[in-house]
Amino acid sequence: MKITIGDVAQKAGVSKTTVSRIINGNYNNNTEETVQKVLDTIKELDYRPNALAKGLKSSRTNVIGMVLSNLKNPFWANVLEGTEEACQELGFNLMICNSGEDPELEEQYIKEFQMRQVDGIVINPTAINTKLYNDLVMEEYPMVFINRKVDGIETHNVVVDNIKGAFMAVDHLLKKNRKNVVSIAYKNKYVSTWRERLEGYRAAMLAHGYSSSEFNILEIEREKGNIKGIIIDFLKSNPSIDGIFSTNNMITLEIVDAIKDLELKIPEDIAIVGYDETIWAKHLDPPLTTIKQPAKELGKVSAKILIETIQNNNFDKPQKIILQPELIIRKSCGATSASVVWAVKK
Amino acid sequence: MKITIGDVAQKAGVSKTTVSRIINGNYNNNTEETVQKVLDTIKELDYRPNALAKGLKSSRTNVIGMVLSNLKNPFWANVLEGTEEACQELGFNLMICNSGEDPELEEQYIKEFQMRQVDGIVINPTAINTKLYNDLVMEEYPMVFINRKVDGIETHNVVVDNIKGAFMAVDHLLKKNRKNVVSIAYKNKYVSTWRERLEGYRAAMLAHGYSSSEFNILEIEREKGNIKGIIIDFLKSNPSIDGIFSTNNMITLEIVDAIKDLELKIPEDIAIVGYDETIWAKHLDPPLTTIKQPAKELGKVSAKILIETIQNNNFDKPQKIILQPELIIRKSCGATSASVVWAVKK
DNA sequence: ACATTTCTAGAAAACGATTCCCAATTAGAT
DNA sequence: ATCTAATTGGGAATCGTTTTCTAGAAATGT
Repeated sequence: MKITIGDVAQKAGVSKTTVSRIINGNYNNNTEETVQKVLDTIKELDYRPNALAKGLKSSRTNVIGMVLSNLKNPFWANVLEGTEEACQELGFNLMICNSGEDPELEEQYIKEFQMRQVDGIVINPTAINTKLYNDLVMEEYPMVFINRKVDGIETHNVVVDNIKGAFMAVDHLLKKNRKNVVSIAYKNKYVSTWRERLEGYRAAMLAHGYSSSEFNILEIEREKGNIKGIIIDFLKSNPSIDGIFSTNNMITLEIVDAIKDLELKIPEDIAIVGYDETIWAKHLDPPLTTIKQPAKELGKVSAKILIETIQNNNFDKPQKIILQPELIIRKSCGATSASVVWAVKK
Repeated sequence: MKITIGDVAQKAGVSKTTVSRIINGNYNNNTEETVQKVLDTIKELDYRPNALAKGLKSSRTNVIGMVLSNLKNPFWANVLEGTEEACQELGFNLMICNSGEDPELEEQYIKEFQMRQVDGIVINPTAINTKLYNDLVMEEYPMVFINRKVDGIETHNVVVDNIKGAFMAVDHLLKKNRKNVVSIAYKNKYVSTWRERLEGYRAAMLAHGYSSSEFNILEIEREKGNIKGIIIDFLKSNPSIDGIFSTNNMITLEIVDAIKDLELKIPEDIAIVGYDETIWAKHLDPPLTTIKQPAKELGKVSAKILIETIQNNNFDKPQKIILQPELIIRKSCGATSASVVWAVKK
């Protein structure tokens, strides 16, 4: 049989009120003696409060929800890890779901979260459901958009500077004397990350004296299965390409394979910079130069901001946090290895 | 202001009872007309039931909890994806947490889940908290152990056949004429997966006529930072090694690097089979032969069994499900590529 | 026409906490 | 010794559902 607060009260010979107060740390209202008695009884009966009842009455659950779009991508696994860690530290629990970029599913999930009285939501938004987002802002539902911006929605937003990340990548390629740099990306006009990475590409090209007519961008539709094939075809018809900025870690692997299939050499024939520092980047052949995003921190910061909003109810100032990417230089752009540098110096 | 079932009842001119019945699909008890009226009112007011209240009263939440130990490992991200998918299909929501192999954290999380009246739990058990596990079995708390077995705990268990997986890996190496095969693993005596993979190694060795004195196993302690260094040292002092069975995908990457640092060639000098088919396995140089575990299915099946238990309350027969691993042959064991095979045939 | 059965739908009591408000006891002041 | 103020703890309402029990209406049988 489940033990309730009533059982504790009875056994300790006090009222439910008293027990409740003591559980919630309201010691100043009771004698030392009462507190001790109640605490002992709780331990004795191994009483555990029913979070549902508590939530129902207090309308706070200490649970946050997270809507992700692609669990499979290690980037998101890292983000999730950060969010989980923050929750743990701050005494919250985490519900997650996977929208798979489907706006309908996203909406359904968000509504489910709300029905469960989740205290707030971290969303990697599909960016399509603007009406839904606006409704949430209107009703002051604590919410953080993670990794993506959505125009016109005034809510907390934690992102990585994608323009800068892309700029660094392309700038690095151009400094390594590459003359024909292409940017390869998934096609998705709704999502700010893609837009910004292309913008960074353009900015870097312009900064190096290229004109916009010289921009070269390959956009791949996710649905089209054979990504490697598309890349091979592209490279065949653009034989002058000597540098690739890949905006997505899954695509990067296909690019590397495509280049090998064409029996070209990295970096001698084509240099590559990939987006996202993955577990495997430094183990590829050659090790991959990447733009590292602080994925775990992204998740952690988002959760912290959300929870702070929940606890302080401050909706006056939506926070816009921009984390900084980092260029990890490896051989895929022609970097010499550490030992060689040393030898040369010597 | 929040809309409750009472508001709907009032507006529709019926009682809360009626509304509740209709929400829960009890149409046969009401006239067509009443049903329609209530349904319309629900839509009109955009009424959304409070899951907390519902859960409190009915003591079913339609939420399951999942305790993972390492979100960062892509294997688990895939498992999680499967679990999430099953939840979605079956109308459940998912709470997750990350024990990080810490038994105390595991216990704390499981208790939190229970306080939240989660309907059941999927656990990747640290395997240390036997008392806790037993308590859960005793109180018939729906539970599934995933990926690991724990001796003496009578509960649902979904695993992959690790003995077989390891056997296939080592058998493959030996058939490729490797004479000195070592198994490299993390040291963890509590966890069935490690034990079984070593058992599979031994079985394969025995099957190929080796005696137990010829077994060669390198166990690495997770805490010791420099894994690559340990492997290099090991390979230096065991120069006859010509085949490696790596029981963990993170270690595999270090092994590959170690071998390259030693300027040895894969597979000519040392052949490798790795555990877990990761995104990057086929993109390594050379592409890696692996044992593929049906990770997503593992997660999915676990959730399904759990939810079925919840819905049917059948604790009589704990299910033991063993999924099958698969050998994915690539060049790291000396497999010729498909095209070469074709050329030779020709 | 009246008795009996079947439908339909409502009143009210849970579920297990929190919390407002009030009563009783004690302490302090005069 | 009496009155007021402060402390301590309890009664009961409440959160938003579900569900049992029951009553009235309608339908059926005689």
